[in-house]
Amino acid sequence: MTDSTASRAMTRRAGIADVAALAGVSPGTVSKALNGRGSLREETRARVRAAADELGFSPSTVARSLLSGRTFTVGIITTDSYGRFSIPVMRGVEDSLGVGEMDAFLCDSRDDPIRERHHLRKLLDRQVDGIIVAGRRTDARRPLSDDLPVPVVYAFARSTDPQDCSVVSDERGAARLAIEHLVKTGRRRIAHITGPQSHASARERAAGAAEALAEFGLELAGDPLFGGWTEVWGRFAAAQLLRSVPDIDGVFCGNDVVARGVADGLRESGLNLPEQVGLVGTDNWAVLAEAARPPLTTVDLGLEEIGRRAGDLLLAAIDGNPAPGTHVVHGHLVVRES
Amino acid sequence: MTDSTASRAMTRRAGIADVAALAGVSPGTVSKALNGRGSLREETRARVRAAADELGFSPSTVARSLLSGRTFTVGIITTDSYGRFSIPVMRGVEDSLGVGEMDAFLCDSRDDPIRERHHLRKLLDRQVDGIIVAGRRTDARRPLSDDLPVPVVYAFARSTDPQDCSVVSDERGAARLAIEHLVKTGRRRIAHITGPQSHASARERAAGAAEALAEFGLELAGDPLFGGWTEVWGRFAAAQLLRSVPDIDGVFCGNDVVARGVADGLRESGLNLPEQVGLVGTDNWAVLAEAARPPLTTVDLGLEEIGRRAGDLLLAAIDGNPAPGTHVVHGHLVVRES
DNA sequence: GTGAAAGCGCTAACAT
DNA sequence: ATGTTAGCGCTTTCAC
Repeated sequence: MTDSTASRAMTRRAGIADVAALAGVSPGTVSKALNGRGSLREETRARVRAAADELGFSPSTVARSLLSGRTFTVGIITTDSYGRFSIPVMRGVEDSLGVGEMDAFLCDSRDDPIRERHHLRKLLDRQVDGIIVAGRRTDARRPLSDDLPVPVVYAFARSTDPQDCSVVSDERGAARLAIEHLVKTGRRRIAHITGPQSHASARERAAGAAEALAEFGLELAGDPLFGGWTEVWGRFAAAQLLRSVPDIDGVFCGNDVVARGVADGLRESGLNLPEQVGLVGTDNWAVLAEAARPPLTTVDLGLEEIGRRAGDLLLAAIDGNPAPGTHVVHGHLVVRES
Repeated sequence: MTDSTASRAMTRRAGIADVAALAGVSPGTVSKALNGRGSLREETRARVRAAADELGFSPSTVARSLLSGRTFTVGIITTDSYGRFSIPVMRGVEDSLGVGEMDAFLCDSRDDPIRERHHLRKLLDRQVDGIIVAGRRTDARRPLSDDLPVPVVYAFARSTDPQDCSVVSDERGAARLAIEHLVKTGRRRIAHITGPQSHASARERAAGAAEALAEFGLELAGDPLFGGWTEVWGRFAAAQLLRSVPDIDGVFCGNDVVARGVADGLRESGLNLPEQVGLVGTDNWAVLAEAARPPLTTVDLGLEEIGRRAGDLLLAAIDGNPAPGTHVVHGHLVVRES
């Protein structure tokens, strides 16, 4: 009650000087008391703390930054507009940074180099302590700039410069997980349907699938079918596949969208899943995978983990312990019913 | 060439003092020259600009903030982890803020009040100029706090306090657009399948649909079917609907996920879409709507526009022109083939 | 037209 | 144990 009238007029943020005045000490003493530095009588500390509490004081991050040269802030540049992939990555980054009491500036470059330079400039003007670049495709991208005053970590889309610090998913390992699952559930005639050959992820997963099959003494049933990352392509490809390789009993798909199309395509051609054909997707896009018929078994690439690792590596680099090079995060299989 | 060796050693950001030294003027003059203030000889301005360019100087935002009390920074608090809804909203916000040269801090409260308070505190310590709260549901939420030193705008999820500035979608209008489309394409027996009754959006859209139908002298075919926001529910509800109201020729769905399930359910019961039954969804979630069979006609709620409006309103409020109250953004119909 | 000086809010070094 | 001072990088008076 007593302060409801007072707080209604809350105009100015309390500064350290206000606390000093209220506690009857000097600003320097307040600083020491609140930061646990110097040597002060416990009674003084308590008095200062009380005064600070009463005024709702907390120190200005801006002033601190000016003094320390650090802002406890990092920039996240996403190349796409926070899509399917950058979002979990960002959540992971935030997770990691939150622990270090850092905040993140969000910048969306929309795949436009001009915009990217603009954001980079703004971030440097703001003296961010570091930068994370989150891509939406696994294809390597050219580095931000070769001479930056702060550390940079590339997440999901690696930098073309192997010296840069990048965190990527284990594409071939993901394919291996899928193939292993199919083989272990008794499939022998396994086909691969995926996205555009121009995408590194499509090429890598196809190569990984072939490798893994070879280790089981098997080979892919027919050539990998490259197309688009769409359900329409998946349905179309499923029909085509049944024409060219009618005796398949397993399909590994380059992503869940395609897998879902394939599931519908196969089912509507009269095949029972998973009895007659086993199906594994990639991405673990939950809404999609759960609604598929049957619910889709798929490889989770560990995007959040990529984000967390990227955040951790950035924090380490900021603290003077850079870990250059490419760091690989392994995914895991999410078994549903397909 | 000459500077490639120099830049390799780029250690310290150039400060205004460096520029001043190089241009042979005082710091004050540099400031004036670069900001177009004061009265200086054009020759001096040019010399300063040249020096600044050469050193790659740009002023420290931190120092400026300390002086001006403004940070040209806003906080975005999303209650969910940047999901389907907050993402387009955020993109809109960024669009709007970018114009004003503001940057955004991203905070994810994960629907946890504790975490929210924590983020709020951090944002205030950083002296953000304003805050946007982006929700993932249209249900009204309690305000952040009643006595904040900076303006707040609620996006998508309005504040329970009508005095607060909120930007929301026109839920009833969205339903009206859907119904109008169905009626205009000749449907007369129109049913409604939607999400949980506990969600304001489900209730509002159902009410809007009834209203709009009434204006055409029609009424809903059967009661609205409330369930979950899932495809499984959509499929189930479609079958149920055909049992209770076999002669329907149109269905409006509370969102695209449900609509997609309904499309599959109806098609698999032997109905042709859109010939026998017209279908309209809500949300315009492109991946989903485009892959539906047939591609789904749906209402776009204008989420990006909500974000932009929220950004604009926040900027205005920061400039001293607050516009309290609830601002409504109207959606539009995206006609595909259903 | 330009320079010198003060100050934004804080902390670290040095006095007392 | 506490107070005083200087200074982080910039802008803004106010002298000159």
